Amino acid sequence: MLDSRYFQEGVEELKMGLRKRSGGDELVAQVAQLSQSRKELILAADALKANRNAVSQEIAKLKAQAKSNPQAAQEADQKVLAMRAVGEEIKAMDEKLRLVEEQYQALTLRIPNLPHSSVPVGKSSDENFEVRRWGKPTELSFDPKSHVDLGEHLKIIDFERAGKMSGARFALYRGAGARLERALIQFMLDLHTSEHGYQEVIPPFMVSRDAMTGTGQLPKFEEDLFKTHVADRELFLIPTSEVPLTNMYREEIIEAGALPYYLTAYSPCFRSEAGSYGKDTRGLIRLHQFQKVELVKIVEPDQSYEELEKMVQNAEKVLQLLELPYRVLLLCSGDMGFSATKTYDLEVWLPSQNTYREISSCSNCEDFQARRAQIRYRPEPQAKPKLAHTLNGSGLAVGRTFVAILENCQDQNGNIRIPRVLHRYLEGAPGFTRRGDDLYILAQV
RNA sequence: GGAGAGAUGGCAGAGUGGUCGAAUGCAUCGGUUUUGAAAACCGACGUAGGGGCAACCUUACCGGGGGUUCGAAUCCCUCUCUCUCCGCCA
Repeated sequence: MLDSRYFQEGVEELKMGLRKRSGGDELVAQVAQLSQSRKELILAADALKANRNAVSQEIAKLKAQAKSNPQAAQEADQKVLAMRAVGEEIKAMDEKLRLVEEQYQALTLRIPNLPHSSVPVGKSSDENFEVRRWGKPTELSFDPKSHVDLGEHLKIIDFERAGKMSGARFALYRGAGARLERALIQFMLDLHTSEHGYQEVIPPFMVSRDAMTGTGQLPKFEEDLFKTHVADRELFLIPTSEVPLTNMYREEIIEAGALPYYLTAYSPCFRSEAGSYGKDTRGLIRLHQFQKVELVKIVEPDQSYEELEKMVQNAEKVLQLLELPYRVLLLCSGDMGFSATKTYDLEVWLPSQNTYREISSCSNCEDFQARRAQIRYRPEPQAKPKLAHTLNGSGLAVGRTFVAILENCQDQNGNIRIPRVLHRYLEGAPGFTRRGDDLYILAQV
């Protein structure tokens, strides 16, 4: 949610900003008008209420005198009658106001964040800006296999059985595959907690509508989420642990000097992938459930862009240690997510696709989520609370990292060399190979 | 799953229909006093919306929502959460 001043004096500025994304002049005009009628209604209703409050006091006094003064009793009765009419008027006015506020809320919650001035203006991913590359695209002397072929060959991923119980877009990791996924999770969490200063969290994986609204997934993107009812209670499966991590501090005032907060969590992530039919239908790239290690920062406003750069570096470090080639993109205005003012994507090299694919997305949301979720801090001990800035980033998407390792570290026999940093999480095993018909083991490559 | 109790300002804790936005204590901040500190004393001390250049005025808020009433922290309905006891359970 944006500062309400945009809907009063900042209408032109707001339109300019939103045009960099996908437009929204009409929406802005509507909101500006609602903002105006809202003010007018408040003014009128408040005047009526002030009058009622004053007269009610008089009635109280008159009633106190009524025993000894019959005239006072009569006067009180008259005033009660008059106020009954005023009460009706107030009720009608409040109802009008309620409708206006409802619409106003509904619309403002659907307005995305404004791009930062450093963000290139563009319509689609074609206009993203490549900031840097690390490593060289892996060159293999043979025709690289896809992770799907490798995974099935090694019997470490089983799409068929996953489909049997859950349908398309689900995966089942087994044996060394499950072990590698777990090793990656642990490696990432260890790195971010011991080297980068993040606090590890295990959050709920289901959250309320309010929490989803706080980080901006709702109300606009409900169709992208899985919703459940537990004991008649509405809950959403998290599409990323950004949601619970950021909402940890909703409706809180963080004491002076406590920021910044760095949080990290591993979680499964659930996405309906509505509208993505036909894209990445095979493999681990696009699933209804995937694993991710998330990074979230809650910081003071003047720090947030600096903190974004650091967060990107924290995510990059994972790829560097895994020796996976990648590039960093600065997303253009049209390709950014709803809540972000600025986003960097990390893309890892995938030999079978001969291209870079997204493996992390790091965004500054400035005070957009903080305003929705009311996350505030005190700049100084006695000072008035201010909205904090929130950032989030993947550190990294675990399934896609798994894919990148299989594809970049394969040999011509379909064996996988395990990056050095993971050895300690895999009992020292340097690689995967297949032995026998139904087995997979950790072994020498 | 069953039975019961509760939710009031940063905290503790009064208040059961009318000058209650809310006593009192603690904490916090300013001041007086003191060589300094403590103590004592005096004063200040919520949030949000609207109006106004401003002083200031006004509205709303006693877990959330709804209702009764001229008037609700107080009465009624409902939801959520917390606690205690019993049962079940990883």
